[in-house]
Amino acid sequence: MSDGNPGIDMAALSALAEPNRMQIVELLREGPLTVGEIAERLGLRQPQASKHLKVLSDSGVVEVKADANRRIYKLRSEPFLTFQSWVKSFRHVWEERFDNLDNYLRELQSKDNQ
Amino acid sequence: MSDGNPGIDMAALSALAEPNRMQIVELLREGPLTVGEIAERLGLRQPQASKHLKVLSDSGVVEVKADANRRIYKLRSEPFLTFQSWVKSFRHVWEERFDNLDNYLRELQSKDNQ
DNA sequence: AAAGAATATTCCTGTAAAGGAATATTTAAA
DNA sequence: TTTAAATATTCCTTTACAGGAATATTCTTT
Repeated sequence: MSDGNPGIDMAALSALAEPNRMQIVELLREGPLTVGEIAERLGLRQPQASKHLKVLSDSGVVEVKADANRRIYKLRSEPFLTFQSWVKSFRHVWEERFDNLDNYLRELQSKDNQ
Repeated sequence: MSDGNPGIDMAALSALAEPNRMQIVELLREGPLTVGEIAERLGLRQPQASKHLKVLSDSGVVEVKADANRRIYKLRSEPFLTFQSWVKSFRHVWEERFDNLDNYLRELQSKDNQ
């Protein structure tokens, strides 16, 4: 991670970087939904909804639960937690802690979490 | 935002959803860099580096400062702060607060910030 | 068993975007 | 004022991917 390897799930990020899929994610905040419900509420055709959900599923953003005829999709927490810790790690950048050694050492003292 | 409008900067998100640009962002954590330095350290050709930096710049992820012959790029904080508040707002989802009315009302009481 | 619902998949097409190479532009240096 | 360095831009080609339409698949219902 101190190499060029980003501490973030690029698959999940790419999946979210598409308006319809972002809308699906926003919709799923309310709770799990079936494909049909998602398609209807977002004005998508069923095949497109399925395709987008597949991308979200493959990248771990959502998970599926089979219920007979239907597939119930819901958000997974893991990618969001990962994203959160990645974003949080930028706090160091804004706080320009490396201006002098004093600040740097002081920062090492304070805890990083939250 | 309670409509389908995501509380996140999609332009910035899309910009980051490209490996080279993500690497540029990771690199700029260390501090501002010129185009040439970025290109060299990431093994990119100069034109590609410029193009990626333009995308990052247009989407507000980075900002430029002209220094004579060179352009010094550095990260902007705003999009990351936006990301952070967006991703934080998912905490509600994982904590399944809407299971029953009691929890729901209790949640309304507690403060949302942080 | 047949018909219908819900979902996934396939094939096709159009388009956005990334890389390569060349060149334009701006500023410094000689 | 010519040359070189740093960066941006343009043009071209290729590729990834999203949408449309049709169809396959799976399960329920009758």
